Amino acid sequence: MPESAIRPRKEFGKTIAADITHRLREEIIACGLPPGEPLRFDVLRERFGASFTTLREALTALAAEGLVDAQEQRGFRVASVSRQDLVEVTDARVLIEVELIRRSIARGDDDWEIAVISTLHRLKRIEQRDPEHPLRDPEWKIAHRQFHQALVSACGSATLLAIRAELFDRAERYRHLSANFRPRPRDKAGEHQAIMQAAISRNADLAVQLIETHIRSTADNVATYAAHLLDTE
Amino acid sequence: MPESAIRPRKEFGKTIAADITHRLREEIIACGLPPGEPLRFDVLRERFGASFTTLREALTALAAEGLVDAQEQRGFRVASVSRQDLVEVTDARVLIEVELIRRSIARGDDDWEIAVISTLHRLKRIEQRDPEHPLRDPEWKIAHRQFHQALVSACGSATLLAIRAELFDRAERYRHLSANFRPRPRDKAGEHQAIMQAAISRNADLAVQLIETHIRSTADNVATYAAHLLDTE
DNA sequence: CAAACGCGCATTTTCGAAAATCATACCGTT
DNA sequence: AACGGTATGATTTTCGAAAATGCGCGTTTG
Repeated sequence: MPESAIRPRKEFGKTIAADITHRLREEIIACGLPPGEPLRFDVLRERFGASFTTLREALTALAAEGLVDAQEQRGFRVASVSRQDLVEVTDARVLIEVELIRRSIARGDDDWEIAVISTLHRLKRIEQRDPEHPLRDPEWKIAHRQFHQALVSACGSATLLAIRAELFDRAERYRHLSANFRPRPRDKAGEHQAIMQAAISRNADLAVQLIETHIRSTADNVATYAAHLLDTE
Repeated sequence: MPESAIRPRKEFGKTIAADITHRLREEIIACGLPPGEPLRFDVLRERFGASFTTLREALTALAAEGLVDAQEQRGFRVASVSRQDLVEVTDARVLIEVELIRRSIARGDDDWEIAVISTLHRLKRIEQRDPEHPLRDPEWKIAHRQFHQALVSACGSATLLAIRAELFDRAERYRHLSANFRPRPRDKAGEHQAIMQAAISRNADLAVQLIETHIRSTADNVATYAAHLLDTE
């Protein structure tokens, strides 16, 4: 197997451009590239080992997702953050996620229930293993994302799922923004458990109410602990 | 003025890539490039007069908007159409547009009212001038888009407006798809007038109901008259 | 005869150099 | 000293050639 020996440069997707898009997205969400940071081609070229054009393609895709700002003839920069944007993302998430939860509860079959239960189980196991600073654990982030994805996966609309995924990414960036200043993570395990139970027992109204609270309280937390980062823009 | 003499290649935006993106988008929406059509670089290169890389950037952006399908290592093609996709786009539009109309009615000021009234006025004048086949008239298309844009423009969320714009484009492509087979356009002028009046008089429930009917009946029309194009995919 | 392999062509994808554009500092004039 | 214009350097944007990849066809093999 020569691939593993030669150390392939592409780890996600088949094309280098798709791989770079993925890696850049992760870095921006994790605030490794902070909001407002200029994305100069020289720097990116060195860091990601790709050419101008390939990087340009990746940045264009991320600009369409709202994670990068494209200023024509003056390059790209990481999308800036603001209280207004946080409110918009939060409201849009509530609007869409509430609808998708209702549809999934109405349409979900056995496989859906299994997916919800098993992704929550994995999330809880990871939380037990290392209960502090979950956002710094890549495995927790993936498991957390997959649980919320599973909840809405039976909605039947790929279109709305794609929109939801974009908004989830933008919200996760705000969570990372405040993670370094938040004294202790609040008890999300209980919230996730309650959401799962409401969904599985097909109690749509309760599930919707719990999800909305979950999203809004997380956003409130960000607004509180990242206040100094949101007002100076 | 040398620019007008030399005939500038960029007509929209400052960069060639943004210009090509805009022109490609228009052609795809108008079905000048039919659904499923492979987008080979040789052909596009000749038609748009740009290089591989610039075209690639434009196609990547349109793929993020859902108007182009990117198949890694196997090129791009115009996004295919289907009954399922039409239903998804329609449902998503209703969900979002209804919310934005409510917010605009709640928040709209004098400028908003003026924008709604004046864009409708222009739309009606264009319809009087040439009452048949409105979709073939570029001016009607622009005026129609601007009226619907004005209705929701006071919602206060750039995030949701961007999502709405993407869905509007995807829906407009379906309208073009059926335009050639629809015997006669139904009376949209009356619907637009009623929506305007409900919005201006701040009757949110009525406006929401009219908008939903407007969107769904248009989609039903497409599903009927473009049925042969939707089932053979 | 069917299936699998390898070769060659068509097409996409990537690259770095060259052109275009923007930002800044410098200079001369008022 | 303030202002306008211009040269210069830094950066982005565009280009076409070169490399990589997929696809179809013909050949071989079981």
